Amino acid sequence: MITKANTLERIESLSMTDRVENTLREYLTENGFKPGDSLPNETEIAQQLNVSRNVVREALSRLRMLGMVETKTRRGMVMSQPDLLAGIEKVMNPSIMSQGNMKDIFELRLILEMGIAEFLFARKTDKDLKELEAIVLKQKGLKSLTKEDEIEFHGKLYEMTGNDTFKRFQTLLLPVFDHVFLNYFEKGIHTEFQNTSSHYDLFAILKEGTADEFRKAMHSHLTPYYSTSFQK
Amino acid sequence: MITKANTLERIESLSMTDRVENTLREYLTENGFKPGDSLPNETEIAQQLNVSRNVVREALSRLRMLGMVETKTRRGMVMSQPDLLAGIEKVMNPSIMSQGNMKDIFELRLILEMGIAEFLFARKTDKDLKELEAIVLKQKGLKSLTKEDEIEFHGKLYEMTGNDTFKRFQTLLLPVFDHVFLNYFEKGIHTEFQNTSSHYDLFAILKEGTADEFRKAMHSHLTPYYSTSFQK
DNA sequence: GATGTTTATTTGTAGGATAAATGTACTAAT
DNA sequence: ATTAGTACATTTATCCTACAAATAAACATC
Repeated sequence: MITKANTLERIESLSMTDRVENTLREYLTENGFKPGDSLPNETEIAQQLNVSRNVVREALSRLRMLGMVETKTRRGMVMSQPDLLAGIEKVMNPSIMSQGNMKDIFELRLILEMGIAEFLFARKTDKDLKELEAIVLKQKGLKSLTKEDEIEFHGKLYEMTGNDTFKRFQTLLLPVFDHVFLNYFEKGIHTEFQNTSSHYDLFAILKEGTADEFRKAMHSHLTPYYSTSFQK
Repeated sequence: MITKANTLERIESLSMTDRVENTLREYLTENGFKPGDSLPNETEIAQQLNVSRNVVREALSRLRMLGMVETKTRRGMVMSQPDLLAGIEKVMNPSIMSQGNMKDIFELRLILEMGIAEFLFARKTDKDLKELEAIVLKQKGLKSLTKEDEIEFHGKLYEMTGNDTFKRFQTLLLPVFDHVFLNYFEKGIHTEFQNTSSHYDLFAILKEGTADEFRKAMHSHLTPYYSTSFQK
């Protein structure tokens, strides 16, 4: 289909550093570099790519940040296992996030905690349940829950999935929830849904109920925070 | 409790670049920089931090990669909206991922697609359903589904959540699934669960059923790929 | 008023110099 | 022969200077 107004294509004007970064990542993956394998030294890379060592170092600096390479003086650089969440960790900051991203993150939590029900039931152990019980019993005696209490309970759930990336992901998302949580406190909204027995109920279901029940309970436990979440 | 073997505390030996990077990120967030605000120029930063301009540039290079700052010649640098997924995008490469990370990612997909049921039912529109119907009807006539077909169907679901970060996340995860999907094909395992009507069933439920039904159907649609997922 | 031209400023790139770290080879002592 | 000590070579880390490229802003020109 021919449109009347042809849009001009953006001209890619990547900096040298960008190009070297891409080249290096391709080079590493396409040549089957594995963690532990050592890379050519900086001057050699610079010469082969016909750029200054500065440019190479700026690109390498990025790869270091992502955990793709590690450098030791004299030993040179070695490939290493990239850290999946290192990059996202640095920008997961509510004070500079857009409203849109914030909303996306909130929805993500809702989706995740709804989605882990099956995992929890498939993987729960007596030890896990005991530890979780200790948490909810302690909280049952309290008048109201702090955000630390929330973190302790939900954190334990993430932990019980046995998925480390998951567990870490939660700690990344926390600052975002704190940020909004504080708003709720300021507005006094929390009082209407702060329910100290809610965590206990979730625990009880996890111990003797079904995944479906758990999901339902989790849904009503979380949705007050996200009252507008389901609207588009 | 005193342990017999005292562990030595890690000594922080961050490079100058690491420290400048952290300092800059703190500076930007704590001083309430918002997208569009302009930063001091490189030489000024270097002078104030008492480091060379090279170090500052290596740190800035990282922030540029994350989308936190943009630079224009002569105009200097301006804060910009960080890209949440830019960092993860570069390391989401199955050929250099650890088995553990791979497993985590697989489980993540399962959790996500189980968790989006509520969103889909809350946000589905007639337009969405029509488009999804076109996809599944097309696929119903096929003998078997390619990975492109899978992507088309599941991608549309992600799209229907109305969560852009989500949708992009899916495109990031795809290479990982491709990687393993190919293994299945090689082993001939796919034949036992390749079901061309499965997508249609999911669509039908989405159109007239309930979120619970949908989740159950999705569960049985996906678990064959992840037969070992629920074991710890 | 729209369009060239100059200028000043800031980033982009290059290249060299020195410091720091450390594996390796060599030497000396026991 | 093993160990301890020393010198050397290599590579990254940092710093410095210089120049190129781009461009916003001011000015000049038509």
